[in-house]
Amino acid sequence: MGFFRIIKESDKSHARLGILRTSHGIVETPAFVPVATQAVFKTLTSKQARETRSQLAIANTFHLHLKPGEKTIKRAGGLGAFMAWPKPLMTDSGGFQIFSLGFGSDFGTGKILKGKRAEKIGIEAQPRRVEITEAGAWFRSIVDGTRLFIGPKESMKIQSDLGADIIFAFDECTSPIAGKAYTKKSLERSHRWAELSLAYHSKKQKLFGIIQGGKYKDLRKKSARFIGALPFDGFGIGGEFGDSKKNMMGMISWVLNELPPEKPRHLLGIGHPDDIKKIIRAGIDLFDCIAPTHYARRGFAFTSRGRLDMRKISFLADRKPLDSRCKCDVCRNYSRAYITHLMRSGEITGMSLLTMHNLYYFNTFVEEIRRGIRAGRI
RNA sequence: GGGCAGGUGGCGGAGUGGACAAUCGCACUUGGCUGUAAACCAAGCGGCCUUAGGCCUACGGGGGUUCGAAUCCCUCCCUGCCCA
Repeated sequence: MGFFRIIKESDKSHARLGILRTSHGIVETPAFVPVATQAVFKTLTSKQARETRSQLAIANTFHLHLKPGEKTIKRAGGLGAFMAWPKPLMTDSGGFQIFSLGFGSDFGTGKILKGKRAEKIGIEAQPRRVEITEAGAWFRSIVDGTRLFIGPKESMKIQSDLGADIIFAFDECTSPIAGKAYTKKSLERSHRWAELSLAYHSKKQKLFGIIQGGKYKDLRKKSARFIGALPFDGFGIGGEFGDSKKNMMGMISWVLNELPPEKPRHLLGIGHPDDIKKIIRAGIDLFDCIAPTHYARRGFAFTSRGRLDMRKISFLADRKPLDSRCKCDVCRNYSRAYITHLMRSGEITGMSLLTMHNLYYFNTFVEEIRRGIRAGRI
């Protein structure tokens, strides 16, 4: 039995139905991957997280290296034992933090711009608080300010100690305001890091290489060909997606057309409800996104009728469940009024209930899409 | 009845003659968030005018001093503590 098996390819789209096998169980793809950066589904117990129909989760190398340190987790029996999560796990490599703590923080941007920006990152630019070198990146610890270095070698060692089933190559996620010269230089460096990640890889875990290249078609295709030709177990599609969601699907297609079809493809950090069906139809097998957990703590519920801001005072009079079509424990037992009361009172249980519902909503939304692919509708 | 302290925007609480429509915090309203430095961040928050800006009403009530008062004086009302 191989690591990844494609069960069905849609004839209506590029969507695929697959099964990912790990020593901690299988994952039915396409699958949503909840984010558990600090080895926790924020505000939930692992038992509650399992009840959200989550199949796996992705934790973060950078943050767990800082706190509590990979040795602590290794001594605890690995990430899964440490966090009492018996299902499959992934770890991100720490490469995203080059961006999020670097140019992302400097210019206040995410991976997708809301509109045009005047600033442009030139070929020699360096972020204020991260120093990027050929060997890796020097960070300033967000915990105590000390300098620390993570490169492909360090990332592979840390991820080996953390012990997730699937790990990612060390890369630099580029900014949506990076110029082409910068993006090309960074891409070539990330390619060298990809080769080094393979070289330092212990082989006990599945390793995914990451495609970069930003918004530039030639760079994206070049990256997909280069990374796609290396002996990775799967691929992550990373980086920025320009200044409009309209262009994102095109960028994803450039890459997917170049990748070996038999290996799993993970779209890194993308997956608002509006995106999910489109990216699956494009041929994405796995994707992670902070939206359900992060927005839950801000008071938002994702529902079949859109995103609701549960902090709005009008919901105090609303005795309906968050989503009348949802079968989750939260929707079966609690009213919008109660959840709004909890959020407006600063009670953490409000966040927990919204996190549980949102994860259940995302997971069942994707389950429904899998059924659609199986039935030939998608 | 006497003594002391105090009454400022929805709340708490600064300010004690001009830089005050009034520091700051909370609450509230709106906006942002896509491999999580994120239970966070930003803006607004007396009324009116479309903005720069301007006008009006305001620091318990009333009266006064002053070019000018939330700030000084008089008086009344109210609150808290202490003494009878």
